[in-house]
Amino acid sequence: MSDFSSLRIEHPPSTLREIALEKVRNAIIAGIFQPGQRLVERVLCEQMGVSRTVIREVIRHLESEGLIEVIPNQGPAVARIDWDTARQIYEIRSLLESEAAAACAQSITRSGLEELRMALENLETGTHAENPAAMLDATTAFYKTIFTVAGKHIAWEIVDRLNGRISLLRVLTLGTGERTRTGPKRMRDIYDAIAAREPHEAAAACRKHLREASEIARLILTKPENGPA
Amino acid sequence: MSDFSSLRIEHPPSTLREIALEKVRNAIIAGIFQPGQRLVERVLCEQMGVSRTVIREVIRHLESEGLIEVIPNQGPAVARIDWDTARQIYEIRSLLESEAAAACAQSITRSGLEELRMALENLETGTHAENPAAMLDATTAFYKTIFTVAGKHIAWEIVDRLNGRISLLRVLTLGTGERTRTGPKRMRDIYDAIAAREPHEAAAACRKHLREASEIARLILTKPENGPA
DNA sequence: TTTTGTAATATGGTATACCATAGTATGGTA
DNA sequence: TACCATACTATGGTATACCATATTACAAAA
Repeated sequence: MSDFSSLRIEHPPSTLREIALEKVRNAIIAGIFQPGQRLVERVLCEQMGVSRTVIREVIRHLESEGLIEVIPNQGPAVARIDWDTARQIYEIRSLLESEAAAACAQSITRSGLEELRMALENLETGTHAENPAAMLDATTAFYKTIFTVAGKHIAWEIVDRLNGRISLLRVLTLGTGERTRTGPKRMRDIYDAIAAREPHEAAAACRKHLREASEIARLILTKPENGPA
Repeated sequence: MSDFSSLRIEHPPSTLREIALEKVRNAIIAGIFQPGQRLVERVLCEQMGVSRTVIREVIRHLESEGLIEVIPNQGPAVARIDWDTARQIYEIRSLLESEAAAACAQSITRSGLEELRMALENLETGTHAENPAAMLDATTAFYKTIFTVAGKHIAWEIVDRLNGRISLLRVLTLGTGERTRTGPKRMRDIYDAIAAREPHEAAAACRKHLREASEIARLILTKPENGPA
């Protein structure tokens, strides 16, 4: 059998619904729509130039993702996040990411390692350029590569979704000076452990990274009663 | 401040959408709609007596949950599950459930233990009565209690959702004689370890339970090329 | 001035209508 | 008989219209 994989036609978001889904999700993750903010359907329709049918389906999807919460008798709003929730999310990520990093360290190939290195470089470039969007993309690509190499796409779906909810914190971190500076450093540690094919080291580096991130979130969420944001 | 919590009005599924969501989800989990089966919107509308608007929003929600997959240029269908996916799901559940059981064993109270014992009894009653629905409910209640006591509601949401996808296997297990008989036995092991406040034992019992369940799934999914169901 | 009742408005819930297209059937021609 | 073109049909994508209700604004009465 010949290899037709190169003929595969990508499936870019083609329907209005898929386009709108991406836009609204990105707007929430980027903090353009802030946690707690009401998302009035007709307003979104006008902003995006689509019908309520489309917007409502998008809302249902994001509700199921946990980025939107629907308040009974009131309607949809951007989800809020409190410390208890954030703590649990970091804990779950720590379990899944450390496991994936360990598996990745055992099975990574030369080309996978190259992919990982590129993501890391993009991250470091973005960090120097103070480009938050590029940093986010590079971080996502880095972890996605780890999970893909480890053959754990289900776990990646979960982590990716959890990351969306964690991003609801970002708008708060901008207000404070608490930005994490150590992130890229820790990710290089993870990379080095994987490159050295040291599963135990890789897992430990993941856990350390997330423990630090979690600590920063705790400071933000418990101090000035940012609580339910 | 007085305690008005007893005045709280429960929020039963009130909108047609919420009712339809429950019904369709249950129908998929119960195997009434089989994996791979097309879910034609207008047919569902007629069956449930609601409009397409409602059905489409339900489909979006269940799509995001992974119970429905939408085939481009064709439409929605009940999701199929293959061994690779099932394997990953069992692996993730093993991580999360063992962690929760350990935490539960450390912090459980007398009333929590009582709740757990009742779920276990319901499970054993349902097993003797050959009542699959009751067994499923009791199993869900058992694990939900464990996660709740451990203070891990986010992890519970994830496990609950993964269980929905695993239930896509059930329709296959009915065909074979491979039903698990050891399930209730293993859950009693978990209960005993928690009651004895032995975190390590509880986690080990969880892992053993899931390793067995995973093995049964492997036999079903890899043998007669039930593959993508 | 405060309170209460009523009218107006904002907003989500639901149904329906219309459109585009992929798949299918049908018929005609080589 | 085989193949191709055309018409038809099934089905998802999108927009719009209407309804019910919660909230708000306002006015009148105590």
